[in-house]
Amino acid sequence: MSKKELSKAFEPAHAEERWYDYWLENKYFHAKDNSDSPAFSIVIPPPNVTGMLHMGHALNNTLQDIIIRFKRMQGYNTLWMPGMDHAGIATQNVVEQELMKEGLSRHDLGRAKFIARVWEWKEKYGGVIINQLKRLGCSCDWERERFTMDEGLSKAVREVFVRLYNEGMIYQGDYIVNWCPRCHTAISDLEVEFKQDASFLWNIRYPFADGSGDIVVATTRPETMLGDTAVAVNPLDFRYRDQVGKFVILPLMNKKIPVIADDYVTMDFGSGAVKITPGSDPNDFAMAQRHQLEIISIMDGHGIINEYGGKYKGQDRYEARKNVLADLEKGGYLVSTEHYAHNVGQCYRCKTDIEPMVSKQWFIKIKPLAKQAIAAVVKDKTKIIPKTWEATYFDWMNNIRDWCISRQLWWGHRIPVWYCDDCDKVIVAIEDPKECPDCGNTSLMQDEDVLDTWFSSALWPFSTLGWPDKTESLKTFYPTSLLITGFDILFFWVARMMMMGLYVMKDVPFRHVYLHALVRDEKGEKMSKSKGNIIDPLSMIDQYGTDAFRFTLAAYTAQGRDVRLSPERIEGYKFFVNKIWNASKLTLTNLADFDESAPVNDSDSLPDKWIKAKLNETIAEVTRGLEEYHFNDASAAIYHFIWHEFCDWYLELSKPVFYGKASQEQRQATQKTLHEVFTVMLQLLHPFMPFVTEELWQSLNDSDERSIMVSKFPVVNPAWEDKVAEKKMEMLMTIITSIRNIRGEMRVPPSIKLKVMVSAGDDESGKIIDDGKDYILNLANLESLTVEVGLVEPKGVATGVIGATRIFVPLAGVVDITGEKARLEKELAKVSKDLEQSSKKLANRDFCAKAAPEIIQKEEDKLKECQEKFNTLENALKKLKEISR
RNA sequence: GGGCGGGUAGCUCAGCCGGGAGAGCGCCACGCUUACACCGUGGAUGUCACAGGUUCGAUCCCUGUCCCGCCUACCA
Repeated sequence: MSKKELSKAFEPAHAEERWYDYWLENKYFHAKDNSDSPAFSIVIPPPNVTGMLHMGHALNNTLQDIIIRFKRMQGYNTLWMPGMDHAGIATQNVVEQELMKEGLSRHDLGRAKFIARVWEWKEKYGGVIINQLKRLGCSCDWERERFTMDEGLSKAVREVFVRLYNEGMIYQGDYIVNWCPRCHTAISDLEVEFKQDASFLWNIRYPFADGSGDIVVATTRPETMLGDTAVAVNPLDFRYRDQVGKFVILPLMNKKIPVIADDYVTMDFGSGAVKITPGSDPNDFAMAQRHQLEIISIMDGHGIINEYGGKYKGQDRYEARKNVLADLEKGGYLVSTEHYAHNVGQCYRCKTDIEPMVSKQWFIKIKPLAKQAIAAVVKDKTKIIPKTWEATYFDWMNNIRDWCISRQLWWGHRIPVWYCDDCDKVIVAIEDPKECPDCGNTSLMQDEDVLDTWFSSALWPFSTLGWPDKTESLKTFYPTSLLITGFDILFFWVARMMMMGLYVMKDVPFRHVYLHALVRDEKGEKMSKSKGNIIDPLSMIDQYGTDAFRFTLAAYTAQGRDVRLSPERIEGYKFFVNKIWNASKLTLTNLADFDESAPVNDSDSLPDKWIKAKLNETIAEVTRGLEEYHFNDASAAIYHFIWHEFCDWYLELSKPVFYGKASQEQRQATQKTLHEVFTVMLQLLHPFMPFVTEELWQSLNDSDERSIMVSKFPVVNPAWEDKVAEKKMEMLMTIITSIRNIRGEMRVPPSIKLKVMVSAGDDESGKIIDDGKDYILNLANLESLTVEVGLVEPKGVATGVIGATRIFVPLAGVVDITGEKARLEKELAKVSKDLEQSSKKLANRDFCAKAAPEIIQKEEDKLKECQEKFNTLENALKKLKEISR
């Protein structure tokens, strides 16, 4: 059996395409509806159909793929359910902009034609991101790909709407909502972003109707005064006690409005009196309901003053502000203008200032749903990781307000409500009704509005599995095992899935929720187009390869921390891929004549036993890291093993076996170890670096080994545990390092091979060192090594101390002794510091009386060791001085 | 206003249950030794934000202060 020879360097682009196609052809991503294996499922956070892969997606999907590949290798029947979101406002905007170039608006086309146009757009340009996810290596079950607007999911949406409606959980009414004058639709509270704005606070005088003076109110939005229907003061405010119940004249509108008392009003803000505009402010609206005030909307959907705004009719809201202020000033009503910073709500999508407006909308009564969703997390039916997010989740759920689900858009799930033209009957139905069930009239009008995109997203964990049909998929994969998403959509999406899952399926949508942080640039700033600090994932993949890119993301994903990314960091992990590649070249060369099927005894060589023990620890660490979503720990463990144990030591230690005079038997035994360790190493790495590991796996193995991705994930092998080998190896390694240190510090050129003497503390360690003589000779570049127990220090040597072991390097003819003197003095200084600390501690009576016995013992051992080391070094230094004199 | 997270080596960060401060990158020195210069070997580097407290002992626990992020909120 011959292994393939590897090219000089790994070629990511080539391997990525080749192996991804191979996996697809073999349907390795496909999950079975029926299987004897336990199920493990994740639904993808559906990207917008208009979306392009950005760093957030890259991180999110890399983490999902790591877990999915890990679980798949562990033998689970693994489903990663992919799909996309129809993104109501975003998609409608895109298509409207396209129309605009043709000089058309959606109204020119009409609703049906416009929607057809959106679908056309979707077929042509939508879903670019799906192919980008494939370049990331995502092992989604693409055969199951879903779209929130497809037939099945639309059916689910209707079903849930009707159910909620019939159970009294959905209602319609005139309420004040967040209105975007540009998108021309209501949006939910969550979709409003508050931005601080340096503006003004204007103080305006409202005269009493009876001519008895006036009352001053403050406002940041003077134009809304046109719709004022009251002035409010706090009931406890003695200054205004007599004024409550009186009327003031609303300036410019010349209208009588009452002074009312409500404890919402803060007494010590401004004058303690506030103007009330129920049509333009949510708080004022609430107050109007408490006091049965008149509610006047002075603006239309575009933010233009309407007929209720008197002579300002037709003016846009900002223009009206200017004019109102000018007129107030002219009329002597403007008392003062102060600089004032306050928060202005903006539309998350287009950044237009939100206009709170009263309109007829659909709402979900959310409290009962939230109650269940809270309970599920309290009872640990769903675990939120990291746990700190639970508090945020609870806080939001406890203070939740009814969800406005209607949107005045065309692209989306149209609300399944019809109105009879004749009898005004309201029909709410899953199937489009043909006639009015009351009067039989066939002229029915469907509600014009569509549902919030998040409504359909909230059903994603079960709608994608076929609900409302009772499918096998649903039975097998719901509740899903895990959701991985960014914390920024905890409320938007996670919370709503929790509520809907519990309401519809009577069970949580997922067992675990892992929330990851944001990807920022290396300075910690949020990436944005305007800042120009965007790092494009695809260009990173092109430059450094998918494997390096993915590994970087995993390595920087520590819980509760943002990921700070820069191309240099990705490059660093490209070097790691290169290191793996080169180590593999050597490995494959050394295995060229290895026959896996031939019976070979396990190697009893120290390095072989040691590397297997270390590998065992690495298996445990990687597994634990992934199981607990400590991606940084898992990736660090495999990185450290490969580079600093396998490459730095094991490959070097085993070179003599392959190049030297080892017996055929030893050679084969070492090959067996090398093959095993290398295989397991690739498997551990595979979830992080799918492509290079597959390439190497295929080069290593016989053709009947189908793919690393369906191989069994390594488990700790008790037979590999070997504390003794670890101890012994550690001893040899410190001796080698110590000699190298002397070489390095003394500037001994590599061409000079040293003769070294070692004094062992006792027979046992003497034997270990003597057994490991060849390793030391090779790795420390020595000509000879003599080992004796209790050797007396010779003259003219450099000295190294490791516990009871002394290392003597004769300096004659190699270097002068001044260097060694300096080196010893440095060492001595270090030891004395430790020595002082330690003896001080032990001299402390309280310490000896109160500290744990094992701690005291440890401290005593340390003191003794330091003492000995100190003596040895001091002695060595004295001898050197004698010579140099 | 409320809440959360963070301030540890030049940079980015790890340090679980208190008991001698770590990694990666960067830096310095030497080296093209037959896998790898995308490398090897060695080295340097810290008032663990500040001030108190608890303790025999604090980077870790408690209190306060100062910075920096983020989330959330109806003070006009």
